[in-house]
Amino acid sequence: MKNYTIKDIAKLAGVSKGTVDRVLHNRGKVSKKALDKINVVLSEIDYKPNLIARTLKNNKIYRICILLPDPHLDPYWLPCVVGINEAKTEFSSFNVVIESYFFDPASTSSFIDINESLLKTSPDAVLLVPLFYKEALDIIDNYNSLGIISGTFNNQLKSRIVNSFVGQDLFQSGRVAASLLDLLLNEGLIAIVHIDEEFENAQHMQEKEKGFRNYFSESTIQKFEFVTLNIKSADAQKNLTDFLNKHDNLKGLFVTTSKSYQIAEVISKIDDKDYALVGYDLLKQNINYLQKKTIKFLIHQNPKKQAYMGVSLLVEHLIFEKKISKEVLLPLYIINAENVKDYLN
Amino acid sequence: MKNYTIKDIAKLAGVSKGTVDRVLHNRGKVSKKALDKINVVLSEIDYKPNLIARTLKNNKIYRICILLPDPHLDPYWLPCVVGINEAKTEFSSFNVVIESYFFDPASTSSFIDINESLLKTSPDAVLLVPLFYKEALDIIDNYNSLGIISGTFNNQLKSRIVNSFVGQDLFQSGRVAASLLDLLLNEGLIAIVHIDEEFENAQHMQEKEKGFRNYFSESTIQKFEFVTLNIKSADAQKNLTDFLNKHDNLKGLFVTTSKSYQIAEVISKIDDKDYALVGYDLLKQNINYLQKKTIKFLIHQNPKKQAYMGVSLLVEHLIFEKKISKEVLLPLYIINAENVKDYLN
DNA sequence: ATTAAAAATGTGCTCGAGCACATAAATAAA
DNA sequence: TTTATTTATGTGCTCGAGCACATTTTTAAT
Repeated sequence: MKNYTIKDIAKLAGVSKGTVDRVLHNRGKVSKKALDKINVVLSEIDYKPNLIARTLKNNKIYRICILLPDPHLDPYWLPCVVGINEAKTEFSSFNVVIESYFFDPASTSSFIDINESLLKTSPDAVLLVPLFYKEALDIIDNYNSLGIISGTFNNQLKSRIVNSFVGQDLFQSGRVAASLLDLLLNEGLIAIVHIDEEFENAQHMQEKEKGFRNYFSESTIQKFEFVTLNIKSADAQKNLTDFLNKHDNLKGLFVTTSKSYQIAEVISKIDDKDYALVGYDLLKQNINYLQKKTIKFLIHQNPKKQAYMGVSLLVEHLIFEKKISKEVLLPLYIINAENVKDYLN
Repeated sequence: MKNYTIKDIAKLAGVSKGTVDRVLHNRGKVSKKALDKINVVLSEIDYKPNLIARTLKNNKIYRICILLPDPHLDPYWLPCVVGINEAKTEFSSFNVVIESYFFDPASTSSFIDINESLLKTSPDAVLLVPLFYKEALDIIDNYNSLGIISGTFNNQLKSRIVNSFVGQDLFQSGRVAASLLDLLLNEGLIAIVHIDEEFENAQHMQEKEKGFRNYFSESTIQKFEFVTLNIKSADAQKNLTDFLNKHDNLKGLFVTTSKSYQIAEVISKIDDKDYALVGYDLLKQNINYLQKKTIKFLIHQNPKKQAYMGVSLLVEHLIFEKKISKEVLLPLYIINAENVKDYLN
């Protein structure tokens, strides 16, 4: 019933626990006779070191650093901080220290610089939001060569060098958005709107667009036309107004970022036309327009849970040698005015 | 940096660790003077008992019993056994013993009886598949009053008395199936097929049907008609053949259980007509027909991961007092001939 | 055979919580 | 005041792994 201990093995083999320990960690200084006796016992029983005892003895303080966009610059990341704080509280009982490092989501150099200063503190593990594809791969590659455990969340880099990812299937989320607009509309023009500070490196927007277009490409009847629109937050108002005036047959909009409220702001002022607007994330402003029915659907990416799970995986690996899941995908939550209250905690 | 220990508190308060221990567990025999000194220290610092040390001292062997349908009677449950075995191996290092109890998925009395014999072994926690709604609630109620921790997986009972559930959103999975058939078909009759030994208590089939119908109810144009078909495995062949002959305008079938291969078997023999068949679960027979394109899509319920996660939650609660998640929903995996290989391990 | 060096083996402490038991201090009874 | 009794406080062991150091045994050299 109970697991065998080193002491049990020592007694069975007729040696001391010190000798058993030397065999288990094969660090020599053991006679052939003793080695054989112990190996016989080890082959007969199933010895599993007690990880609780091992961890207690190690008594190491693990430091996990988290590299994520500054929630002051983009409120999408605020729930992540909540999730991180929950993890911080929970895992402090295991002598795990968690430190957050914020970078500017509009600046690749900030991403690189903040990572540099993070690295100087020589953490045991790093959890990061790999917002910038190429740079993130370099950074992770560097972690790997330094022997620092790393994990990612929110943005999926499809590369073998990534050890762990927690997030959603962005492609599939694009398909979900597409199916929703398909429900809402019969025909016409649909705009795929990428609205953010930076978009050259933001691969996730492209992934969502791919899924979105993929959904419709499967349909035999071509009821819809599509157009992609790239705008920066700063001049969203003007750009969008121009666009709306130019395209009279526009029926729906799919916003690939959390900034759909900026679109909602503009179209809510147009009284004679109702657009089907689908976007991402439960920001306060988004929820506001969701309840006013300006935004029809939001896909919830659960950033809080993503961050929490990302930390959990690293902690369990550091402390209990648990194998890290390569990929943990959270459900694609479809939110409308009806069920939004279930997701606000 | 490092967490405070009982010894630290004792030194700070100028007492012995025994006294601190008595205060922390308030089991008396402490003078007001000592109590005050210790309370001052406790209010100034943030003491968090080291859970590793506590667990090591307890040195308890936890027994978790799992009550699930016999995989010999329904192969859907085979992957669960794999997941359970993985959990068994991993958590044996924590002195956790896991025992499986199998019941006949076609017999409520077997469910009740096997649970009785399980209860006689007085486990610390139970993970169960609540296949039969009313009976499962009684059983869980009983666990609660006996102080036995319990969790459920695969079948969601929407009741406050359930502490923990790991599975999928069945309603949503019905919607996913609907969206797939919507893609595949333009109009006509769609059959919702419940095929299993027993269906009176199998609430999950109804939940899937609800989601399925809900999807189409949102559509303004009524392109499809629907009919529900209940058949038992035993006479599936005959029943279905009769049904197909009777309904000439049938275009699609949605099978709410893992038995879609039984439908595929029949319709694959009909050469002059191609039905859109969507079902559940990656059984060998299902995959076979999926690759032959008789089954167009399968929704993967990941029973292996469900079982593993269900056990994980209980273990972490027993060992580290971790709060159990009320609800963990795994993604709705959409599988077709293209991506099925990714899910076979 | 005696001593020196090398190799093998065993002992005992650590980690932090928790509890049994021993000791010390305070109070009550003589 | 002395002794008995209650109450408070401190000490030391446990859990299992892991490692430093002490001790014993074996082998080599004189």
